[in-house]
Amino acid sequence: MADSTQSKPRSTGTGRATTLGDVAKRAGVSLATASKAINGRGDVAAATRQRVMDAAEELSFTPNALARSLIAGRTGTVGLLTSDLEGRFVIPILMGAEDAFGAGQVNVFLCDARGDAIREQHHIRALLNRRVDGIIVVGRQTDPRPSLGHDLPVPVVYAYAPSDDPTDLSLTPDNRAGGRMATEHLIGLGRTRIAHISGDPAYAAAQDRAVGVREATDAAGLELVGDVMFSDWSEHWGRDAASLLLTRHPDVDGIVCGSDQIARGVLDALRDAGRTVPDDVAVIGYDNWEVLATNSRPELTSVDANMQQLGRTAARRIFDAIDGADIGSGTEYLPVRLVQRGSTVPRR
Amino acid sequence: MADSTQSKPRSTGTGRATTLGDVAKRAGVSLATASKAINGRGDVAAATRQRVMDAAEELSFTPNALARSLIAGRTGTVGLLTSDLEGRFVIPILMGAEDAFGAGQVNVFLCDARGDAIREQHHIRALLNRRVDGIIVVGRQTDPRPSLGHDLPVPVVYAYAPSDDPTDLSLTPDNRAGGRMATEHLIGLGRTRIAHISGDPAYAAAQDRAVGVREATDAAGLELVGDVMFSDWSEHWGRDAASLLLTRHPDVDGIVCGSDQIARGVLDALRDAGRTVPDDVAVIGYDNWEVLATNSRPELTSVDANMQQLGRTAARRIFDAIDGADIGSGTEYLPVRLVQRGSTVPRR
DNA sequence: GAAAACTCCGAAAGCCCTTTCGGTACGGTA
DNA sequence: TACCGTACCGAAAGGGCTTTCGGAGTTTTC
Repeated sequence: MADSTQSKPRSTGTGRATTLGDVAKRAGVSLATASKAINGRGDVAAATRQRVMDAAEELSFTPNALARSLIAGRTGTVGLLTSDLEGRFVIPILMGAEDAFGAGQVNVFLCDARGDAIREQHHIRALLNRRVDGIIVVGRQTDPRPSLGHDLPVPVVYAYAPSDDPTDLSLTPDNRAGGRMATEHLIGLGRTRIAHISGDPAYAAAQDRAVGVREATDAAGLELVGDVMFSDWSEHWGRDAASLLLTRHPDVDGIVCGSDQIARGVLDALRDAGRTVPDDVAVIGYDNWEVLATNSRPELTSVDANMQQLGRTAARRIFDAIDGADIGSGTEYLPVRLVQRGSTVPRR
Repeated sequence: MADSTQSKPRSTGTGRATTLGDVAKRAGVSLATASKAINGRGDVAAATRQRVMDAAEELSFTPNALARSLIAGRTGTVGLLTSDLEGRFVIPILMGAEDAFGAGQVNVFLCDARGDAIREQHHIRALLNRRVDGIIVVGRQTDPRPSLGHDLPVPVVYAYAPSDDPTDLSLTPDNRAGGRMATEHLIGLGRTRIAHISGDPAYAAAQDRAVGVREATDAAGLELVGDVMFSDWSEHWGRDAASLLLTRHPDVDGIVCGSDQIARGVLDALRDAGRTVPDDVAVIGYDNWEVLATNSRPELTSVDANMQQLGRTAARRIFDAIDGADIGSGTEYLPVRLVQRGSTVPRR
């Protein structure tokens, strides 16, 4: 309330922000002392420090992070470069990155390249201009994507979609373990006639999950019912595949699906065919996409890729790298977890 | 490749970034000239400019946006503060904001407050410290949310969820027009026995859409079939409501749903009851949530809230406000659009 | 009582850039 | 030849902050 010499228009509160200088003057100390007091550094008498803090409070001083970063050489920001239009993967990763250090410590520039290489280049430039401390690249599938190269001045981590350059660091969910885990879950429930319906076989995710499924059946001495059924990731395919499966192998009692969408289709087809889930046939999805998994009847057990954890790890790696640690290279497979719901229960 | 006097560890390419000074030296001009050359300002001979540009290129110089912003007093960044965990609304809004000015002109800090007021405060502080030019607040429903207040030094726009303070500027989709549009669409297809199944009646969105639906039926001289059915936004409710509806009013030939999730449930129930869509009963959803709308059988006609447009408008408003324009106040209702798919076709 | 050891504070340099304003060199005009 | 206008360039200030280093004042030590 003590601003008498206002000059700029204050339509949207755009009266020059209070600077550290204002605070120092009001507290009757020098700029240097004010800085030290506020940052708890250097030798400042307790009384003086308090005086500065009070002054800052009264003027509602907010330190200019730009000036600070300019000196420090780091900004406490990371760029999140994505093409995941749905935001299904990128939002949890963002939350993880925000959480990696306390709230408000790290801020994230989210850029959506929309699958366009030109736009991606634009965004990278902009991020570097803004001196982000690192970049996390998020793909929309777990297939390798082109590397950004090594001539960037900041550490880069590839999340979800690994880089096609093995000397980059990539963090990706362990699809193989996910397939295995899902299948073991069904086996643990006493199912023995297990089939696997998945999506587009051109996707690494589809192949990796299928490998996991086979590993589990092999380990249990079981034979997979029919071949793995690949086509695409849609509910439509889930329905068609399930119908086909029931015709050929009516004795199936467990279905591992490559995605929640497929699982939704499978549930539909099973109900149309008069089969009950989970008693007659147990069904398990993949991705744990809440809106799909919790709205089906019954609700869908699914494998969750722990994206938030992945984001946290990615952010940690970036700041470790800045602090001089070697960022590492190659693809790291992060653990997934199973979320049990109504579509799988022990055999009675 | 011409960096011989490196000192810092270069593990992650963290060799001191080249500054404008480096470029100037290499081009044999002063700092001032280099700056003017690169920014195309002031009087610089064409040859000199070229020399500077070449030097910048060779050193792969990236201007430090921090220093630039420090001088300019604006950063070209906006904060997007959300609690939309799904990212369903916030991602399109982000894309719109990015697009408002060319690619890479404006960057967006996305912060997820997760519905937590404390975290929200943290994020606001952090955004202000980073000197964002403005803040866009995105709610996850169209009910009014608490205002951030007017003591912020930057313009604020509320998107999707309006502010509860009428002196703030809020941009929200026109739910009433959406309800009307959906209903008019069905009427235009020759349907006359139209019902409306919606979600939680405590939501402004549910009430507003219902008003629109009634407006349309009234205007056409039709009576809505039964009362508007409110409960919650789930598929489960969609199924239950549709069953009930078919029992009470078997002659229904068009259903306007309050959300795509509800519509999915309705489609399910209709199929279970042996009714065909769209011939027998036409169904229309709301939100145009792709994964739901395009995977149903038949695919779902739905009302799209034009989030991207909303984001673009919000960003424009913020920068207009910075340029001295009055940001305005009150709630603006933005137009929605209808996306037609297989669940609605003209009566044969 | 003088020297030594602290404690606390401030002047000034510097982070990287933009912008103002004055200066130099050149060609043209009287 | 003296003068002026033009084209181009550079020195320096400044934006908000942190950090170093020395200085002033106070207390302890011998």
